[in-house]
Amino acid sequence: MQTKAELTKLHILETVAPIFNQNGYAATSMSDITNATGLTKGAIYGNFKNKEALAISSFKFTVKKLMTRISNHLELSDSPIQKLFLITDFYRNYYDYSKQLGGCPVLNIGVDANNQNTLLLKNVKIIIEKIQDQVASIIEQGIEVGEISAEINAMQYAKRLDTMIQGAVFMTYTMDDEFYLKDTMNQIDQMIHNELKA
Amino acid sequence: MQTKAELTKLHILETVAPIFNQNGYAATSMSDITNATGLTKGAIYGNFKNKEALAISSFKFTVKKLMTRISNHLELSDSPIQKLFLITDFYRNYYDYSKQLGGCPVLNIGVDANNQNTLLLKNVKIIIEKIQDQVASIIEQGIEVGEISAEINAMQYAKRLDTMIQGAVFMTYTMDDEFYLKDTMNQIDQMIHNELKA
DNA sequence: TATAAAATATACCAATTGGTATATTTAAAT
DNA sequence: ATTTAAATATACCAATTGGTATATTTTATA
Repeated sequence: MQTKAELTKLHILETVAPIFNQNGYAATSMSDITNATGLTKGAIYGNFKNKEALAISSFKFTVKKLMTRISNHLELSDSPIQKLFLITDFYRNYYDYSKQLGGCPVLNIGVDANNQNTLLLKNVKIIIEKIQDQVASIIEQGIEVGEISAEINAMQYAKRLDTMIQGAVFMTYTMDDEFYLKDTMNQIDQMIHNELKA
Repeated sequence: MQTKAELTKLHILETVAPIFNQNGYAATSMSDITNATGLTKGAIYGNFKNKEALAISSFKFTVKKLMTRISNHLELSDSPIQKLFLITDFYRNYYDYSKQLGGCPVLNIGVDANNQNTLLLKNVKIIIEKIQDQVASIIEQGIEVGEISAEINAMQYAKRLDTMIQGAVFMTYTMDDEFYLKDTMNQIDQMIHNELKA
């Protein structure tokens, strides 16, 4: 069973992570945090060294949730090329889902932390690399299995897909219009059909 | 000739715009502003109603500079399809150029203002629409002149290009790696050749 | 050059910032 | 049930926040 402190830590992260994600680091104050959690500074600073450490834990907490959800979704098929279609399938509904998280953590914290918080930015970079490695790995498996053309540079293609997805997420949020996500996913599906398929 | 006040206003915007762009609204304090400009609060508040008004003026100032530069670059050719290639040409060097502006204003302020500053966000939306209208207009002219296939939906395609560009800008900044911008521009050039050309 | 007006500087405000030392409460182990 | 340790609350800190009223300086006009 979890100790009381562990439950408190979880409660803090569950409450605070979306706030940091939505507002950004500087725009989130410690009183925002105590108000939202219903806890006092004693409880917060007892569980986290300082504001920055809490922000980093919050980012990791949100990303873990997100990555788990994607991973589960990708298990719906064993075929590499079908897994790629499952990725676009996932992001077609990403606007509604990520709103619960306070927005896309990679986009929000990536922009927010740039030239502001080195440690936080470092964590974003690591996550982006991890995501791209996973997509590249799927493509490589597709090549091995013969589903995907051997001409394809897996890592380059993974970066391309990631770039397009992040662009679509940014546009959908900024314009408050799901067209961008939907259309970009259609575009990627076409790319998979026309460029990737063996 | 410009009055002293107009010069001061210009000096404030020139100095402050990149700071707001780089740090974001909340992370930029009035003392950051007075320190950077060498002016006092009296001068700042005498020229701008409040912090928000200054942030909005700063955004507009940066965007105007950026848009003028793009427009000038596009005048290097009269051919619509060549103008599209000039757009990718421009963004190939966008990392170095936009750093002088404190980053990409559309990306930075778009993310920063989301769910934070309604007025600022509204201004970002207007600029994005303006950019897309201009690209769509170029494509339409290409169709009229017979350079671009009449099958193309100009507005949809303009949005696609914009989405890809913004994604590449985000990735290049977050990963501090120009590969994303360069590769995306190559990809767009290929699209122009393969999908757009009549 | 004197005067009016515009522009800028100074001094101040209450409220809030992130953080800490200590007091109190709560939970775990004997 | 008592003790001990862990967790949380309270009260406080100096520094900074955005903003304002007023004083001073600078500019333009006559």
